[in-house]
Amino acid sequence: MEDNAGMPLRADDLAMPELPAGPAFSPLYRQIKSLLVKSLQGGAWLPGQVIPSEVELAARFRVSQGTVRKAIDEMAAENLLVRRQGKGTFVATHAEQATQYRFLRLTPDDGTPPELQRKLLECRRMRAPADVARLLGLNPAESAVQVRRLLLKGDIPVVLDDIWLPGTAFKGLTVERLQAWRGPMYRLFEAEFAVHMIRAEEKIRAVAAGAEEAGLLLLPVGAPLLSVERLSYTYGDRPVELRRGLYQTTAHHYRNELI
Amino acid sequence: MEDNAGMPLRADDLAMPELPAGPAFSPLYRQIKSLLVKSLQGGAWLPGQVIPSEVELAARFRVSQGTVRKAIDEMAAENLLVRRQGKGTFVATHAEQATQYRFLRLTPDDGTPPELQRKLLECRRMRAPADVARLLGLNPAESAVQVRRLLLKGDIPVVLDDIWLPGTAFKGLTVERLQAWRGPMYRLFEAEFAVHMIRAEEKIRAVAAGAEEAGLLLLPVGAPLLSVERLSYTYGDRPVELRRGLYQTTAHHYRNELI
DNA sequence: GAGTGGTCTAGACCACCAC
DNA sequence: TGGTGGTCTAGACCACTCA
Repeated sequence: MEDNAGMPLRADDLAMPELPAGPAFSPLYRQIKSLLVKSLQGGAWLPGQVIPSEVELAARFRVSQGTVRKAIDEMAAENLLVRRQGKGTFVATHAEQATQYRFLRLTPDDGTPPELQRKLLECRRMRAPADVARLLGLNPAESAVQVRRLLLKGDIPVVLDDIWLPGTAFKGLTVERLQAWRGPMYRLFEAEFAVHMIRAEEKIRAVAAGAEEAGLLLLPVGAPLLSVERLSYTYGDRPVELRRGLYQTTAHHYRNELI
Repeated sequence: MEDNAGMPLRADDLAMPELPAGPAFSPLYRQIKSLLVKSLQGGAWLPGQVIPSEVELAARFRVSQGTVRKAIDEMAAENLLVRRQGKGTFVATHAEQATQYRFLRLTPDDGTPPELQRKLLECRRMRAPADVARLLGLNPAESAVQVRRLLLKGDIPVVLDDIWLPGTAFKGLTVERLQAWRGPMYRLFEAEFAVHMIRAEEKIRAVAAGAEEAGLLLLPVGAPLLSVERLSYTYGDRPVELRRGLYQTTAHHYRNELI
């Protein structure tokens, strides 16, 4: 095959018109990556499923296996795909996370594994408050689902979460559905609402417990709490969940790795 | 050249004795990576300097350029090296961080760039306290340097840091040297003590300000503060700094990206 | 044994930089 | 103009999985 480094995908098939200025050059493997991401976004392959093999994709896109490989490499590095030698490449899922909670960075101070119980407090639909609407990119007056829940270690409440979701995308979400669900909440979102969280941004503060929070977390008013505001994104950098958590950090801590 | 995939480096030169059980197979590019890391660790190339080109390294190790490339790719992903097209590959440094503080995740709530002033409060040598010694892997009774400082935004104290360093590695560190230094502290460590921080682990909690901290941060006793314990590592996963910070988070927050 | 991802090579050309 | 990293190809063989 001729060397077509730097040419747009299938440049030898497509007519190449005048470049309008700022050709936005991108290497073949990135173009392929972006096609693959679009396929994921469109639901061509669902979380947990195998995608076609590297050789097949190479044939389909008419490039060498190495080029497909580099596209998949990047997607694996971003946790969009998971490679398994001898078996294939799979769409990442929140189902089999060994950690159970991929995005929850709260860890017991002793080494013991987390093991938290969930206690659903509330689940209701309402007009999205202004700040929530802004962060989720909703129209004002658009509906939202609010979920409030506790995470407990034994009998001790450790986390109080307020979760906000766009009402349109999460039409069938009810208290019953949430109560009945066993497994990570993000797995429920994947399975029932075709929403797959791929990354999140968190803003962390120290705050003093207010009356309501203190009551729910069984703490004195004014006790220091970790406030964690998480905005989660799905394919295409679209924010789809706002989560405001209050973490009790006397026997737990938020761990982070700086690289 | 023959295909030597999966064989230890220079297997065609070295006699290959009986494998003792658990041959600990590692691909060529990883062996090369580990040799390169050893070179960095040994100070063969200093932070900011160019390392030899890919072709030269390939010739030196008698492998193909692609194999060297893959080793360097991984090291670049870990922020050990920085590639610059057309110029070469450079040893990463804390000197030119656009962000000034590569490991400081505290950000103003409005978008404004951080711009913090430093105020050195203390710098003394002493026997390392037991917990510090344990975390830094020091012998009991070994000496340590303690640095205490404030970071201020204008006149408002925002961060109170207590920094612990192994006394042996930081022999010449004095108040005067710290006072005189302009630029990131980690750059000083690189330049004067040949200690390059490559990664860090943080444990974050919410705490109530004690009397001393409250005084230094100009806050009421009991005010909620973010407690950030950072353990920083140099080449070979050797911990070389313990930093206990208290962050004031009324106008700032700790930002984090989950992937 | 067939199929998958993983490693390695050799060689081509492109994009960028400095002299 | 020559050197550096960046992209792409083609083809070989290895390691792993499963029928």
